[in-house]
Amino acid sequence: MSEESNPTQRTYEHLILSCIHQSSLVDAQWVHRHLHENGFDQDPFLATKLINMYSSLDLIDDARKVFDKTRKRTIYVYNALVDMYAKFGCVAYASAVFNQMAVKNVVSWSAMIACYAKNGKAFEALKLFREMMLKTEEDVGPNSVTMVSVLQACAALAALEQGKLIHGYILRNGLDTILPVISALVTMYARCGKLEVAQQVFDGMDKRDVVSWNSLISGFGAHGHGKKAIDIFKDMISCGISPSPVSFVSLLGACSHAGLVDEGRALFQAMRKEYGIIPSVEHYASMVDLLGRANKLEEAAKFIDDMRIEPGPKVWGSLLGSSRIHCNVEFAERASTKLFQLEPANAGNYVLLADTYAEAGKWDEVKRVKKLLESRGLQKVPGRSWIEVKRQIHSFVSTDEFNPQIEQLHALLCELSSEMKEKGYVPQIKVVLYDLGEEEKERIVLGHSEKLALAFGLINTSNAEPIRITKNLRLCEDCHSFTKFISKFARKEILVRDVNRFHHFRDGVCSCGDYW
DNA sequence: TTAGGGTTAG
Repeated sequence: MSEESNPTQRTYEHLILSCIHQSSLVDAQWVHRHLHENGFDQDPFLATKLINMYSSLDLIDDARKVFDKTRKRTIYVYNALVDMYAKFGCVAYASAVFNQMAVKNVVSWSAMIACYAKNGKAFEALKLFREMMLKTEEDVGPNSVTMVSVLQACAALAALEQGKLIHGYILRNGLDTILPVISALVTMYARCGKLEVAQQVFDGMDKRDVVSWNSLISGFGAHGHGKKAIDIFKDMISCGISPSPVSFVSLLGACSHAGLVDEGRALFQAMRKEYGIIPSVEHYASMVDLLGRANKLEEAAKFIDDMRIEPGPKVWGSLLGSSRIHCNVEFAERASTKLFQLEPANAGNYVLLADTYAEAGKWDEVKRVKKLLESRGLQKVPGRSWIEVKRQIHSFVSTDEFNPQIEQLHALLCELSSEMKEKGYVPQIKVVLYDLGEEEKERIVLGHSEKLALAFGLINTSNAEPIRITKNLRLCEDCHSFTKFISKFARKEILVRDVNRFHHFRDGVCSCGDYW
C-alpha cells in the first residue's frame, strides 16, 4: 500500500466504523458505493471492515457478497466471515468457511471453537480443540481466548474431568492471571456441580471485576442458595464494584430458584432506584418466573400488563412455564396465544400447553394442540441425560434400544423400583401425559433418560464418588422422587443439573426442598 | 492497521 493512499484507506475505515456505530443502513450503502467507485473494494483490509459492518447491521447476505467479490482473501477476511456466521448461529456455514481456509491461525481456530460452544455444539467444540492441539504450526497453539470457549463447552456438558485437564493446562501456561479465563473457570466448576471449587478459584483471584462476581452469584443461585447469592452481591457492593444488568438477572434467578419472592421484589425496585439500571426483558422475564413459580400467577400476569416495554417471548415463556408447573389452564392459554404469534416455530411452547391440558384431563384440547404442532412440521425435543465417567460422556434417551448396556440398566432399575416400593416409593405416573393404563405408565417413567443415566452411574462409579447427571429438560416429579429414594437407599450422593438449576440429593433429601 | 474471549435468560 503506497503512502499517499493510506489516508484514504483510513478515511474509509473511519467512515465504516461510524456506520457501525450509528447502525445506519443508508450511510453504509453510501460508503460502500463510494469505496467501490474509487477502487478500494478489493482492499482486503477494507473488505474485512465491510464484512464487520454488514454483520453488525444483521445483513448476512451483503456481508457474504463482499467476501465473494474479494479476490485477495487474507487470513483476516476469512476470520471475519467465520465470526459473522457464528454470531448468527449459522454453524454449518461457519464451518464450511473454516474448512475452506488454506492457512488457519489461532484466531481462526478460536473463532470456530467459540462458534460451536456458543451455539449448543459443545461436543464439536471439544473435538475441534483436540484437533487443534495436534497441530504443530507455531501460530496455532491455544491461548487464553481459546481456553475461554473450551471451558464454556466443558461447562455446557458438565464435563468436570475434561474441565480439570483444561485448568491444569491454564496453570502450566500461565494463563491463570487473565480475568476472562478465571471467570470462565468459576462458571465451569459451578456448572459441573463443584460449587466449593468455584468458590476457591474465585477466592484465589487477586483482581475481580463485575463479571467475576456475577459468575459466583449465578453459581450459587443455580444451586438454590438464594440467600448466599444475595450476600455475595452485598460483598461485591462493599468492595466498590458497581452491579451490571447481568448481576440483577443472576440475582433474580437466584431468588426464583429459592422461592425468595419478597427479596426478589425488593431487588427489582433497588435495581432502578439505587443503581439506576433500567429493567430489560430479561429482568421482567425473571420477575415473572419468580412470581409464577411461587404460584402468584395473578400477580405475574398483572406485572406483565404493567410493563413499560413490549413483553416479548421470554416474558410470556416464563408465564407459560409457571402455568404448566401449577397446571393453570387459563394463564397457560393466555401466554401461549401470544407465544404462537411471536415464535410459531418453538415446539416447546406447544408441548407445555398440551401438557397443561393433559394434566387437567382435557384430552380433546391435547389432541388439538398436538395436531397444530404436527401441521407446522415441528417436533418435541426428546429428553436426554448424560453422565461423565472416566472422561467419557455417556448420553441416554428414553427410547435408546441401541445402547449395549440397556438390558442391564433396565433390569437394575426394575429391581431397585420394586425394592424401593416396599420402602414407600410410589411411582408418580401422573407425569405420563398419555391416555394409557397404569402398568404401561409405570414402565414409561422407569425408562426416563435420567434414570438410565442414574443406573449407569450406580454401576460405573465407586462407592465414595458422587454421581453427576445433566439433563436437557426440567427434571420430572417421578425422577425427582426416585432419585431421592436412591440417594438414601444406595447411600449415594447424586447431583443432577436440569435445564434450569441443580438438584443435590443426599440421604433422601434434595437441596431444592422440592421447589423447582 | 484488521480477526477470536468471561457473567444472565426457561
